[in-house]
Amino acid sequence: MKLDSFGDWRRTHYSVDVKPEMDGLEVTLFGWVQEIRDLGGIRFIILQDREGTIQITIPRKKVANEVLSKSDILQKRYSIGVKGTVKKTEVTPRGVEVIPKEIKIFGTAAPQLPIDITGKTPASLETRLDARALDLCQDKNIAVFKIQHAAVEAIRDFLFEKGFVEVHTPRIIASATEGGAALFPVDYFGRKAFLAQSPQLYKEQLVMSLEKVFEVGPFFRAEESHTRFHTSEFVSIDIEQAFADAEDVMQLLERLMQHVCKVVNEKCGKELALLKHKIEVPTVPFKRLTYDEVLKELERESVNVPWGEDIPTPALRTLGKIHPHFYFITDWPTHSKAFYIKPRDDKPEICEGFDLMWRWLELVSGGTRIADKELLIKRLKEKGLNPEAFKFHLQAFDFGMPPHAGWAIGLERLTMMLTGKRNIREVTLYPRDKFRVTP
RNA sequence: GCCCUGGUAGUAUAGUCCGGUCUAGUAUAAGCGGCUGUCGCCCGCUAGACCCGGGUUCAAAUCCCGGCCAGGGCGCCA
Repeated sequence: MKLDSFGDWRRTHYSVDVKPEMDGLEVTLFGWVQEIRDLGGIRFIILQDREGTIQITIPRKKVANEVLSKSDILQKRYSIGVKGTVKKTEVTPRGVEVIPKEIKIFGTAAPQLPIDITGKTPASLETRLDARALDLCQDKNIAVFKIQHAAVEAIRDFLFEKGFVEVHTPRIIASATEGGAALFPVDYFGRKAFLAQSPQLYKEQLVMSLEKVFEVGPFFRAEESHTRFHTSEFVSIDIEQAFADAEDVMQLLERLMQHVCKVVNEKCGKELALLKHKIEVPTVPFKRLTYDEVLKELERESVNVPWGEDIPTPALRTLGKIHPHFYFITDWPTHSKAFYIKPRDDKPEICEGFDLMWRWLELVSGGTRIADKELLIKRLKEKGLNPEAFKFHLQAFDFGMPPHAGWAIGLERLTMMLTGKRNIREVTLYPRDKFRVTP
């Protein structure tokens, strides 16, 4: 089919901005055919764009021949432009429709689409992810990513306002800097390099110069993890702050979470309604539970976790039932946390690391960092890591490392919380896991 | 990596336990035709499927074995 040229047509309104008060006005709309209801003498085209839908009404005997013949060949998902007149009416839910004067077809679509975009016939997550570009056109999915966008915008605004500088650290790193978690190897001009699993070491170094930094970016973990809250590529929102400790960044974090919930509620009422999800704006301060208190609470529920162990997922689920909102877990055993988390001065077996939980899900992890080079080397060794492999990081500690603290939010997990989605793949545009690298 | 459950038209499902009128049902999507106020439009017609490989049996969508894949759970995971 010969497609129409875009030419000098420019959008005057999004679908949702066409209002009954505009009766008689000419508008130019762009979007996609979502549905066609042809009653014979009259035809209804539902035009969808990013913001919503509007009905294009074509009374067979009252429109120009060119409009009629154009509308004859329209199919679902065709990308079109419509120039037409707004008509106030009682017979559509929105109270308006547009009578076209001219229709342009910019892009066609296959007659048999892999998923039903109106949502009448549901598709499995696998089918949807296989046709993700189309799946993302569904209004509910657009809503998910608008909410995610609103959250990121709110986080950036909040951190800018608090004087944080947005930075960009390397994604390609030379060595397995943090031990533990598996890294993806990269062939770097014949040398072995890795995809970064965290900006941790770089953001710590940056507090020496920029003092308060944050970064929003993707990180990579080659874990076997096959759960509904792990992917191998995820977006982390990291901060690091000089002259601060865990309590300072926890206070920053709880206010940030409150702010995000408030902003998303205000800006995304329509999207939340579409997803049938409600966000409760939390009050600060959030509940703070020590690791020991958590163990005691679990014991009362007949869940036994030996002291020193990380808390396994089933135990966290139990805990989430007792605390169905935000809460911190603090005072973790030092050896259960990363080498750079500062042990308490008075009680070195306990550290100044914390997790921010939402129900059973770990949303954020953070803590006071070690600023003392000798102590850091000691902790590296205790973790079975070779200080020699960290020499480029350790040298920073010869250049005046201030006391500092920070945290990292898992953006997709935050989005799960904000949208009520139960699988992290739903809130990731193009999820990557052990079994999926396409599309 | 382990456990449980599953894999049937484009999509979503029924059928599988207890093998045989299953010539595989239904909904929706698609194609064709009809319809002037639909909004999950409606009506008629058409076409469309048993994950792959092996085995048992007179006979396999159905039972057995292996593989691949998916969902959930576990483990792993600063």
